[in-house]
Amino acid sequence: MSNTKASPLLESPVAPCCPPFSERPLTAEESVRTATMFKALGDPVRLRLFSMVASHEGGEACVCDISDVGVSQPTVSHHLKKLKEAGLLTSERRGTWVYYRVEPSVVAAMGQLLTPKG
Amino acid sequence: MSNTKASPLLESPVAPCCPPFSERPLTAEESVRTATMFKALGDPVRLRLFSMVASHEGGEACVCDISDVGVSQPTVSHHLKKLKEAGLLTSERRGTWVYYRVEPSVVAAMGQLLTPKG
DNA sequence: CAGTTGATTCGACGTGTGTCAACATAGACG
DNA sequence: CGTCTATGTTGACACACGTCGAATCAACTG
Repeated sequence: MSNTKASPLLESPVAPCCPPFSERPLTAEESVRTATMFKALGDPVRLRLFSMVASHEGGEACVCDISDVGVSQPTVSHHLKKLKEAGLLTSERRGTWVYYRVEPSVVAAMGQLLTPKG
Repeated sequence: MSNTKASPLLESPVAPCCPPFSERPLTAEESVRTATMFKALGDPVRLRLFSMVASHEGGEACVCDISDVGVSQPTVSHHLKKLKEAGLLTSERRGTWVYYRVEPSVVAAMGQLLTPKG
C-alpha cells in the first residue's frame, strides 16, 4: 500500500479531463470525477499540505517535513491519503521515510479547466 | 440580497490571492481563504452549475436555463448561493429572472495557483 | 532480538454538508 | 387587487467529513 500507484479513482490521470469551463458545460459524469479533485483541495489543511509538497525542493517532501500544520500526525496521514486518492499526490517509501510528490498532469488538467475564454 | 455584490468573504477579490503552489507554501490564513474557493467547486452539482454559467452565451445564464441538473430547485438555489458566497459567481435580477455570471478575476486567481513551475 | 522512531490504520465522536418538502418573497399580467 | 410563475429561504434529516487517541505496522539501531 506504500507503492507509487495508489489512485484507482482516475482511469487515465494524464489525459486532460475536460475542456475549459468557458467552452462547454460538464456532463454529470465529468462533474463527479472533476469535483473529486477540487474537493481534495477544499480543505485548508490539505491545501496547505499540497502547497508544501508542491513548493518543496526537488518536487518531493518527506512527511516529517510537512507534518507541522497544527493537527495530529494521524490526521496528516489521513489528508495525504485523500490527496493521493484524488490523484494529486503520489507516495514512495525510501527506507525510514515516505516521500510525497505532486502529479503534474492532474494539476495541469485542473488549471486548464480554469483557463479563461481566450 | 439580489444585488451584484454579495460576497463579503473575499476582501479584495481582484488581487491574486497567492503565488502558484510551486513557488511557496501557503500560510494558515491563506489556506483557509483559498480552500473556500476550491471547496465551492468540490461538489458535482455546483461544479456543473458553474460550468453551465461559464460556458453560456454572453457569459451569463438565467436560473431557468441551468436548473436541469437532477436535483430539486431549492437545492439548485442553495448551491448557487454557495458559489456566490465563495466569490465565484455574481447574480443580478432583471425582471422576472435572475441571471448569474462568473467572476473572472477569482477564477483566474485559482488558475494561477495551479500554474506549473515555469 | 529488543527497542526506538516514523507512519498508517482503527474506532469513535462532534460538526458540517447535501438534500428535500413546505413556506415565503418578488415580479408580471390580467 | 388577485393570481400565476420564478427564486429564495426555512426547518429537518441522513450522511459524509475532520479530528483525535490508541493500536498497529515498518524500518533503522544497538
